Amino acid sequence: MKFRFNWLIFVRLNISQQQAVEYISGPCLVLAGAGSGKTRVIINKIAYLIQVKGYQPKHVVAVTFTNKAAREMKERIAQTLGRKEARGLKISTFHTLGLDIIRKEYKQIGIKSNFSLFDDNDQFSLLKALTEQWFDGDKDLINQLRHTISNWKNDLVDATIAMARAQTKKEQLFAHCYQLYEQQQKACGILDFDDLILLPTLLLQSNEQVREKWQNRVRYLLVDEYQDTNTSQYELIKLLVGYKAKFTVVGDDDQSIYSWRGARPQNLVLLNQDFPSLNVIKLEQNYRSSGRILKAANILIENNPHIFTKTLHSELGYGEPLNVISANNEEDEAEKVVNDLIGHRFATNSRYGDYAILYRGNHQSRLFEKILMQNRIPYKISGGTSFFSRIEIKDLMAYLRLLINLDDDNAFIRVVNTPKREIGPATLQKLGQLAEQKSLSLFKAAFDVQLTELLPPKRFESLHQFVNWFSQLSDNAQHDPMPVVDQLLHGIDYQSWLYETSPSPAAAQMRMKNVEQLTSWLDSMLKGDDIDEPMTLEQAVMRFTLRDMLERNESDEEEDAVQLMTLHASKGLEFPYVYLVGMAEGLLPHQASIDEDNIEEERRLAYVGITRAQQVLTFSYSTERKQYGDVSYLEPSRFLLELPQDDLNWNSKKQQTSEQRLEQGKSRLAMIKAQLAKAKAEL
DNA sequence: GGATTCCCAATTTTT
DNA sequence: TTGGGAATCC
Repeated sequence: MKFRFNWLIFVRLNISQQQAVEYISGPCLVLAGAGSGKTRVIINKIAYLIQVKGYQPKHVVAVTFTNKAAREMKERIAQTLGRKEARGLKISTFHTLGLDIIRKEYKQIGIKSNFSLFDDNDQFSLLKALTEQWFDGDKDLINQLRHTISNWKNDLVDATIAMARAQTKKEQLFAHCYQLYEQQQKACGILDFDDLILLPTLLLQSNEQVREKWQNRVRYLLVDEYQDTNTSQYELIKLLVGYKAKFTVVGDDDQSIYSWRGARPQNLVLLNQDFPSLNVIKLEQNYRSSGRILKAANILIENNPHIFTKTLHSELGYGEPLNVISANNEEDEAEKVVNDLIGHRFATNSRYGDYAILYRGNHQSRLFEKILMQNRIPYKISGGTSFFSRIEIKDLMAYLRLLINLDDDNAFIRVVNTPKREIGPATLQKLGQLAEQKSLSLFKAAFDVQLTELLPPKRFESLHQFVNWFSQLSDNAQHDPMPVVDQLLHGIDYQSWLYETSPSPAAAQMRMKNVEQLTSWLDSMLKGDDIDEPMTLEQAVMRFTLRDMLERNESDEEEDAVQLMTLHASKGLEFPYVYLVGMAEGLLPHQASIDEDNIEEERRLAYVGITRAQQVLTFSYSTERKQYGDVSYLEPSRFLLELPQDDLNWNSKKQQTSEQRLEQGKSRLAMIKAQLAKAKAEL
């Protein structure tokens, strides 16, 4: 029986993949080149640990960076092992793992159980309020401060240490703000994303008993995208695995493109130093791209210094040359690319969904969208305003957060006068004064006897009506939350409020639909499903903040549409036909990176883009660029010049033979006819 | 619902 | 300088 299963899992693994799966006696680093089947290795290793080596699922933990990756992995392992066998297995993001530890150990950490989780926007508005007197709402400064605090937290530096280390006036002020922020966090029971890693790390560092408990729980740890870990995440990994060091990390230093967010690819070196017995296994066979594409990628990335060298090879055939489309201006570039796409699609009878257009910055999508729209080509753009930045979702989230934690002042402020309850700035200011004076949260201060002296009877009455009603709701939410959420929405008559405040009835309807989406997610998360256990309201709301919910809209995944996205967003994906646009000095590499002499990460970005392509890769650039109103001239990207020129087909248009041109003309004619027919049909 | 005006960004944003 | 989004007005 065991033998049979063994055979089943390994049938599709190559030798290095198999080595990576079977090596479980000590620390293991899998250097997984692009498209080398790293997810397959992780899935198979988990199956191997459980099925062959007798690990209990609850003792195996796998961490990823994104919810999407975690979800996919859960799904695939459930398919491999069966839902029942996979039960108890912990596959989550770093942040969700941290959140789980905090929820179980909140007493040891010294925080209350019903803390609120702040996302970036909440953090921003809190910092804005705290720094009003110095920064006067200056967005730039507040964001600088936010990044500084985030970096401090990621480097395990608390406010006291930051203060002690501060040299310049500005550093001192920032450290002081950090102190204020910490105080506010404690007073209101607020955690931010960085705390989800920081707090467990500090706890495990300082508390031996808890550390042993978790080391006993996590008997085998797998980490995906290891090159993206920051200092505190690496520290957490070390604390969880302990001296036994039973772990596998999978990563690729050539695909490290998040150093600007605190990722430390140097953690690969540290791993080598911290675990001398580290077993390094390289996955160098690529199952994705043609030989030419891979050769180009290898040659490009060789210009970067390397800790571990690896060379990808492919058995998929040499493939077509790489094309370079040059254009006079950006509009011309978009047109040429879209024309090329249309022609290629007709020639090869491909789906729109087989094409991706990748670019450095979001703003570059605009022209491509315009041209695609003009040609009536369906496209899908990833990114854009997220669901959670919509007002109605923010409102509802604030209500839900306040329901869990009445001391969440940010949520209170958002909610207290939405919809209008005659509780204006003057009332809030008085309430705020009292709260500060007595070190109470706003909600608690609303019950303070002194408030009657401060507020005119009418205002006091409106405020009291609200807090009384809401604390009743909050009590009821402890037992059976879902009816309370319905009561809440009806109680505030949110639907009417939406119709009053929306620019149009259609917009109000849209907003109401979003609200329903959120409540239906909430409902299903409270109930649980065949993969996830039922959650409490607290858990569910925090998962929302972590953007981790059960996706129920599979419908739009099936759409046949050209994919537009940034190079960053493309990591981990693959497409038969890829256009890498804006290949010009100043765009890729970006000017800021040129100025900061940080070309290597830009090169990795180009490398990520190139290795997304399976069959055909086309670059494009324009020599002219409009910026801040005037025109500047651009050189083709240095990365194009670094590529093997023999495999590059510059300006494919000009080198076309007349026959090819005739062919293309014919297909374009056919296309126009088809479009005409389609337009007629639509009419 | 549509028109107008004002303000902001112009590099990437896993949680 | 430009263009888009939000806010504001009719």
